[in-house]
Amino acid sequence: MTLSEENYLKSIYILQKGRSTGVSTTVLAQYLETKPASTTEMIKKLHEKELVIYQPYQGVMLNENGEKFALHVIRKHRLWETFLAEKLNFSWDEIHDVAEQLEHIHSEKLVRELDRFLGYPKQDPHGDPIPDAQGKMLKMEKKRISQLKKGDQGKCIGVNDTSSSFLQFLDKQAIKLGSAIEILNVEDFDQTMTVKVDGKKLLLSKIATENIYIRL
Amino acid sequence: MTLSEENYLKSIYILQKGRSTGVSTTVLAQYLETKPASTTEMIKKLHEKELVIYQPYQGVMLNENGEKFALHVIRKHRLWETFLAEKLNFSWDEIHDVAEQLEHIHSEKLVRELDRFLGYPKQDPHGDPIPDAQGKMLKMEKKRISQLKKGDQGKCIGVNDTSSSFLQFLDKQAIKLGSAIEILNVEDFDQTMTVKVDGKKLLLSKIATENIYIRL
DNA sequence: ATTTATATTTAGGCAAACCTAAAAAATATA
DNA sequence: TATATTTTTTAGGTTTGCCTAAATATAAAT
Repeated sequence: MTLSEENYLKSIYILQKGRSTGVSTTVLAQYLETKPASTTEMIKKLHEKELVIYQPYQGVMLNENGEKFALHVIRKHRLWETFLAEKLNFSWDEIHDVAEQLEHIHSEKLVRELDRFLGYPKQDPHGDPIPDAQGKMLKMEKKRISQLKKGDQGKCIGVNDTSSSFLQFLDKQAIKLGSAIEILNVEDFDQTMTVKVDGKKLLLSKIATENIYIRL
Repeated sequence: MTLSEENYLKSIYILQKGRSTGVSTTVLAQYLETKPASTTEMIKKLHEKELVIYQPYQGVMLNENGEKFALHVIRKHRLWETFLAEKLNFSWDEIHDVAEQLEHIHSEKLVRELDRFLGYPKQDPHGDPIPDAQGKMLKMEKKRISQLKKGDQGKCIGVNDTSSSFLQFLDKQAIKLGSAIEILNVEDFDQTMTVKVDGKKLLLSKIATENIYIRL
């Protein structure tokens, strides 16, 4: 399994999550920052290796086998993220690029021992669940801040957008995993919310509140 | 800097160590398990990038710039080796393959933080010195067991051969970093040595004694 | 000093993963 | 339904790093 193949499988998994329909060539190409023509090529290769379900013009889906590989890559990615955040003082926005490289290291022992070393964590620093060696993971009861109403309270358990600009914004606002959240007010006009985060009052735009996950 | 370029620079550094002459194409090719033709190609590329000194048929040497990069890769390799051995329970022979992959991860922050996390180690689990961020490292007073004579005593501080068969052999004999070594006898005929290792009497062949480093 | 052997380089190809441009299929619109 | 637009695929190229086979340079042996 090459680095590129792993990236395609992982991306298909992420883009497909929740949807019943296949992932389109163009969407996949955009996500991977390549061109549709390159994507078609790789999809055909993955199809020949029996890792995806594919019919020309119909998009692509992982089959059972492909999902197994995708989940393994995601497991490694999230374990490394945890390592970087907990042991190496990486901030939310610095984690991603490095984990993107580390997820492609091949060694079963490494993954097993890293998991043990970290104390078998169930979720990564973004609040996403970490698949176990069998690919099983918790699904979490989570809501976006934007779904809450005045007076609701909860804990920050993750983010949706993982772009570095958003993660830097969160760092700047001192919003982090575990932060206590309380909704003080929702502006009718533009859904801007006034929120208490670890005791500090903040104003969050709609786009921000849609990208932060909370457990009540 | 590509993964291949990094591997060539590192290998030239290691093969050149101690020698004043350049490293020959064939030797480099063997070390990297490629063909001489491929090696010539890469040497030319590194020469164009001004990382090595090269004239056709005269072998290759690192210039100052190339050495800087080589030492950086070696620094990363040895820090990761230390991490694998100390934190993840890797045995001597399991370390190498994984460190070989990890050394190519690109992130200055990662290296810096890993170094701190490990407590700024000065040598790796094989007893080799770890270059600092400036490429400086301790050089150690070390001798091969084969250079010692009856009655000499010392501590095991490293190995020369890092092939997995040799490292497995050492694990089996319970010879490890820090083991107390005492020479009990040297056989005139074939230089086979009787050695006390941490109190246990062992027989070591010439080829074994040549590949274990000792500090008196 | 030739010849022979070995080491190195050159020439021409191959696979992976990308690209652009053009063709074909699917979808949307008039 | 016919046409226009968008999406997807195909065709043909590029780069990196590898290969084999052949040519050339260097070193060793007679």
